[in-house]
Amino acid sequence: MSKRTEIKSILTDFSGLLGQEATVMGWVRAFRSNRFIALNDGTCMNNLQVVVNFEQFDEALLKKVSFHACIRVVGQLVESQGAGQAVELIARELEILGEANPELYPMQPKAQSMEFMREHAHFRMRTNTFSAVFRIRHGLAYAIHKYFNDQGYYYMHTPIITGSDAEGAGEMFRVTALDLDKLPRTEEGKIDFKQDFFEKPTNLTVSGQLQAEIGALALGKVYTFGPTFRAENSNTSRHLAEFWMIEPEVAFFDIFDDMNLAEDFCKYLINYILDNYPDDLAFLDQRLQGQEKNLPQDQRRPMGLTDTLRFVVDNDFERITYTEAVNILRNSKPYKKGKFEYPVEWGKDLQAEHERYLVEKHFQKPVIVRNYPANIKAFYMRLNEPEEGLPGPTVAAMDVLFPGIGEVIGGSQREERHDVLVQRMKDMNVAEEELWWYLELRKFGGAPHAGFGLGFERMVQFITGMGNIRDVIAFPRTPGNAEF
RNA sequence: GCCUCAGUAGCUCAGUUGGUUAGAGCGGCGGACUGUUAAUCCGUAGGUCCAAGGUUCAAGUCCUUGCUGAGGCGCCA
Repeated sequence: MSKRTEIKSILTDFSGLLGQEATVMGWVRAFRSNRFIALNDGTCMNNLQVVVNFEQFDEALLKKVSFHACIRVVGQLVESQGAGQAVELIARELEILGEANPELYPMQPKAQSMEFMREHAHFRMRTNTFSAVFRIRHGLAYAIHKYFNDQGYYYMHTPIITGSDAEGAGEMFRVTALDLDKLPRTEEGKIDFKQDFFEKPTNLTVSGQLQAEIGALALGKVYTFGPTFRAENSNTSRHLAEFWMIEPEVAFFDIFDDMNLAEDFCKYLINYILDNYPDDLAFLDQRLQGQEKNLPQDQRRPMGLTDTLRFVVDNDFERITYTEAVNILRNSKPYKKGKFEYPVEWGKDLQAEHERYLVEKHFQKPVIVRNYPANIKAFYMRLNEPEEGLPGPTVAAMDVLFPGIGEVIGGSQREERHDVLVQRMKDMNVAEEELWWYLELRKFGGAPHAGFGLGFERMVQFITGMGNIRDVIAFPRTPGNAEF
């Protein structure tokens, strides 16, 4: 199996390889004219054309060169006579590494629905669309680490299993080693978690933020990048029960530093993909255009995928306060015509339709909304100084809203004042005794600090233009689905 | 959790006001083809119309329930 040449290296620079012999291995994308094999080995978007003189090969062997069969070819690299490619491989030796009986293999060389692909997640990565998505997903993960490392941040691993259920970000998955058929009971008849593995109830984490704050107040600048779990019964194209989240947390940052970081980070990530994955992006761009041809004009994207990404990195994100957002919405046409389903009222959270209006209609670019009413936000967000003319107190929270997918980042300056935090926890019924350590961070060497959470899959969704979040993670976990 | 829509060949879909033997394209299979780019051309097989009840002389088509999927909403990242 040695001496394999990767197709990417042949296609990117073949000048020194012409006339030489090469061994390639990959999966058949097409076998045309009993003569031309389009071979893809996953290293890049494009295929290598393998030319077969069929008289030289056994007919039974060539029969097995079917869609997505895996083959090994040895031959000579030459300039192509055809128009579609510059270089091609003239086969001298051909070996079937893995057959794919076309009578039984579910994938077909044609457009198949996203739903069908999802049910065949073990094969869908072999398609153009999904291989492009997952190459970009990798690139994005790498860019995240590169960005933070280059800026002096430390990567921190926060626990997956958490003993606190006070993180306040949603329903949690219980983790237990107890025998569910024979649950031990206390005298009062409740489940006796003293007999469980950790001797207390535990769950899968919904956020690493609270622990990341520990890191920020010691190492200064930290970030987490790991899986998170929400047991919400969410059935939408932008929610998963298991997803990956990036959470930077920085000491001495206020809400404005936090927004600057969020904007710079988003732009860096998008630029990285524009610079390093042009072929994959171009394919996804074309794919989207093909899809939108059948849509009525008003449902199409205003720009192609690549143009959208360039537009986002070339323009400043709009920054407004929650109060300004409410005013804009109340003066908007859809509001005056009664088109909004939900009320726009200071103190009520902005709904998806409101965010969409701000991002897609009013500003037509990413928007950062800050200073939300305190009563609709989490306990750890820093209480702002009272403002003249506002109906209630606000917190230093910010959301970054992107076109199409809505909230991609949610963050805040954290409440560093011990007494204020204790009062907020009391008001919002957060158990102080469980978060004793979180409170002690404010008692001993506390500091102003801020951070945010970025939904990894939502960013992949935005950059690849995929409509459903289940198609940017290899094995999506959603209500009623944990196959693969 | 709520609302809406859908489920017909391997895949993507059509199927009229309920009416004889359920169709197409692609894919498969058989054949032709030495410069193809989702190759092309000829031929061919392939159906528990999601499931269970019901209405009717007659149900793919109408009704009820269930299952599965999608879109939207809520929750959020």
